[in-house]
Order: sequence, then structure tokens, then C-alpha cells
Amino acid sequence: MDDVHTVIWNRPERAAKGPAPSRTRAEITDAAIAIADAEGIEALSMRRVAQELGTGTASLYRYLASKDDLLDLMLDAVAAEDGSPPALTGDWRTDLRGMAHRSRAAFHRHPWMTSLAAGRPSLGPNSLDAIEHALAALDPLGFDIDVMITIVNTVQAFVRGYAIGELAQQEAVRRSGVGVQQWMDAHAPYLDNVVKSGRHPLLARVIRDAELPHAADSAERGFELGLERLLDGWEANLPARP
Amino acid sequence: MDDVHTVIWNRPERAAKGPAPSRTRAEITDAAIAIADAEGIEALSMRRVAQELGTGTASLYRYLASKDDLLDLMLDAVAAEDGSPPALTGDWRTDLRGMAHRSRAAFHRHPWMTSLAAGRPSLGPNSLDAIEHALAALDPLGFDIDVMITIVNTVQAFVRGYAIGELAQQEAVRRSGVGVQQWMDAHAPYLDNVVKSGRHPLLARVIRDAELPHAADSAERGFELGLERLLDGWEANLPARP
DNA sequence: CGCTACTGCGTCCACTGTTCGCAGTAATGC
DNA sequence: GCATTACTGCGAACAGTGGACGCAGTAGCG
Repeated sequence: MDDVHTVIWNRPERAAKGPAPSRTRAEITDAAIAIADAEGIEALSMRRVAQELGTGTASLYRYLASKDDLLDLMLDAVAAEDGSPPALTGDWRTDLRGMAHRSRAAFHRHPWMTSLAAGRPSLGPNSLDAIEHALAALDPLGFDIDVMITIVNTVQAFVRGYAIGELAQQEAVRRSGVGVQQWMDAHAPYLDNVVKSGRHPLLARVIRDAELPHAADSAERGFELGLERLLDGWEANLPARP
Repeated sequence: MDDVHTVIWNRPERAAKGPAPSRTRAEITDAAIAIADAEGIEALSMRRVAQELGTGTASLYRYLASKDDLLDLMLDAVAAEDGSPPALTGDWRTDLRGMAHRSRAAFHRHPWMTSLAAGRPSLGPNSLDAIEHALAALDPLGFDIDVMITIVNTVQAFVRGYAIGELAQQEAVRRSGVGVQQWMDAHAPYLDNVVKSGRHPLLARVIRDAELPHAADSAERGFELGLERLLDGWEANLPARP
């Protein structure tokens, strides 16, 4: 349609002329997030959003060029949930650790983010704010901008990848529609075969270990351990100041 | 239908009685991978797979309980592409680094994996082989199994998250149906605004930096740097032997 | 006041994953 | 040798999807 305003982030919300729109992008986005939270990402359809808002399905396309746009808006809305990033502490490790934990918490609040993060670069204004904030934490160290962005990138990559792995089983269970116990029961014979075959002795130990009670918070501990190791690695190898 | 063979990995490929099936799961999986490689994951439909194989759509459901099963098979098939994991070198860093690079290469060969990895725990036999191999690389160090699996987990998380971030833009461009240049042109006004607004001074430097020619291999360099930092972190903090 | 550019939306299209039932076939039990 | 059984391939149908089109109604500018 338009030549210059092709990207959602650069498209004005309201037209200059004509009747005022009766909804806002934010209302639509919030409704979509509520549906995805409650019923899963596969239940999120344009019809379902329209129903939630009590409007016609086609009306949504006055606000969004496509469902893809809606998904972009959802991701960026989540990036703003925590409000403005906290003030910098002066210690880059503390600041980056905080960013990592906030990001992981967002994934846990909205597990559908794992599905959307793939194939969708986070270029929304709120995501950019978060990156700027992380860069600011590294700024006092006085390094090249490409070193700084690489550090931020790798931390974000770790958080994203860890959250996806963490939530993968939970999401598979939810999508299957049965309870955790039934899902486990369905998979038990296969894992039993893996253990009994003897060709995966170390994995067998992992599987047995996973049945222990202490495993409850192992995901959280693994995240913290991995994150600290990554930060350790950067701290020990920060390049010399230019 | 069945009580014990509910999980694809534990379901026999061929029935005991009746006519022999005219295809195999592997044929179907390969066809699906070829389609996803060539036309993108959103072009992968059961009808499209059936057409590729010259068979009826409903016939596929003699081999698979659902499309989800097919996606699981695709992921596990990719995990077997490199053949058996190479022999251990005796240096855990070298072995884990190799695993990470092979995994990243698989993501690049099959960008649709980024979409599938979310919400889908990798429990297929080939994925399990890879994990067993990584654990074996750490075994000589003599640590608890939960420490070992945590190290493997964090490395896999980093690779997954980095690959997803790396391929996100490429996938967005592909999905949009236009060329890289047109996609860039569509986003340029927005990024210009970000730079001009002055509220993201560090990001502005990143955006300017990204236009430099050296940025061509920056994704690869970032991956290697981050991976080495993570391995550094583990090496420096390996817990005391039990 | 009229013209223009918008808004809301009913209706339609092509497509999706999956199920049902039927005809054909290979191995088994007797 | 022959009925029985358990499978195979698959056309057709079903409920759902994202999105396009065009029409009626309306708000603001000249």
C-alpha cells in the first residue's frame, strides 16, 4: 500500500483524516498476549482475537498489515513489561546478570515467546531500549563498540537458548493436551529402552538422576551456573583497552 | 490407538501382518526436509509432502500419527546427518567445541530448525547419541553426572540461542518474499529514526558499524568468541573432584 | 457543503491438519 | 485351500486458518 511506512514500527497508529479508530494497537496486542498466555500460541488466531475484542475479524487489518505484525508487537510489548530498565549499578556483571534474569523471567511468563523468537529479529523500540541499556552497562569499560555488542549478543543468545530448552518439554506437554503424568507415562517405555540398551551409559545416569527430588530447581541452578561461567569467561578475557 | 506405542520413537515402523508399506518413514522425512530447505517451513504441509512422494495425503497417516511426529523425525534426521560423532580427542574443550560447530552448521544448513527447536524436546535416538558423546568427552574428568549434563546443557543452549539470533533476520527476509536489499530499504527509515532521535547513542554506533565491510564474518566471529568465553568459564571453575 | 480518506466488517477464497470409510492385499489359522 | 484378520492406500469431507475485496458509514479539510 504505502511506500515509506512499510515496517510496523514506522507506521503511524492513527490516520490524519477519517473517523477515529475504535481500538488501539496496544489493545489488540494485549488481547493477543492474553489469549496466547491462557490457551497457547496455536490457539491465537485473528478470529479469536477479534472475538475477544468483540469486533469483526477483518477490522483487525485496519491496524495490522498481517498476523506477523501482531506477533512482532506481542514480543515488543513483553520487552516493556518490566518498565524502564533499572539504573546502572556501575558493575557491568551485575547489570548484565539482571538483564539476563529479567529476560528469562519473561520467557517463563510467556512461554509462547520461545516459538516467536525464532525467525523474528527483535527490532521493536522496547527491545532496542533493552539493548541500549546493556551497552550502557559496558560503556565505562571503554571498548570498541563491536566488542560491546558481541558481549551483549552472547549473553542474550545464552538466555534465549537456555529458556527454549528449559520450556521445550513443558510446551510439548501442554500442546499434547494431557497432564504431565500421562505424558511421562507415554515416554517412559522409550526412555526405559534407552537405559536398558546399555548403549548410553552416561545418559542412563542422567535419566536416573532426573528422578531424584533435588531435580526440582535444577533448571534454575543450571541457568545461573551457565550464566556465571559465560560472564567469568568475558571478565577474564576482556581485550585490552584501545 | 495403541496403549504402549504412543511415542514415535517406540513405534515399530512396519506392522506384523498385511501388505508391505510402499514407503518408509525415512523417505517421508527426507522429502519433508527437502521441501523445508527449498521452500521454507511454512510451505511444508502434509499435502505438499504427499505430492512430492506421488502419494495420497491420507496415506501419510499410515506412517505418522500427526504432523508433529514428522517434525520430530525431521529434527532427529538432521542430528544424524554428520554420521557418527568423531572419536574423542581426550581434550574435552576440543570435543565440545566440535559439537558446537557441527550443531551450528546444522542450523545453517536447515534454518527451519530454529522454528522447530522451540517447544520440542530433542529426545530422538540421534539427538541422544550426540548428548551421550558430549558426556563421554567430560567423563574422564570424574565429575558428578549432574555437573556434566549442566556443562553440556549450557553449551547447547548457547549454540541454539546464537543460531536463532543469527538466522532470525535471514529468515524474516526469506519469509517476506522480497530480496535482502528491499527488506533493508523497508527498514532503513525506521533505523534512521533510531539513530537520529539521539536516545540510543550506543546502538547508533552499532548500526553505523554494521555497515562496515568487515561485518561480513562478524556472526561467525561472535559465535567463536562467545563459545570460547563459555568454555573458559567452565574450565576456570570446574568443581573439585569428588 | 462536498469531497476525500478513512473505518468497520460481511463474505469469500485458497489452504490447512486430520478423520472416516471403503476397496484391495498379504499373511495366519485351520 | 480358504476364510479370517489386519493391515494398506486414499478420495472425500470437515472445521478451521490468514487474508482480500468491496461496500456502507463517517470525520475532517478546503
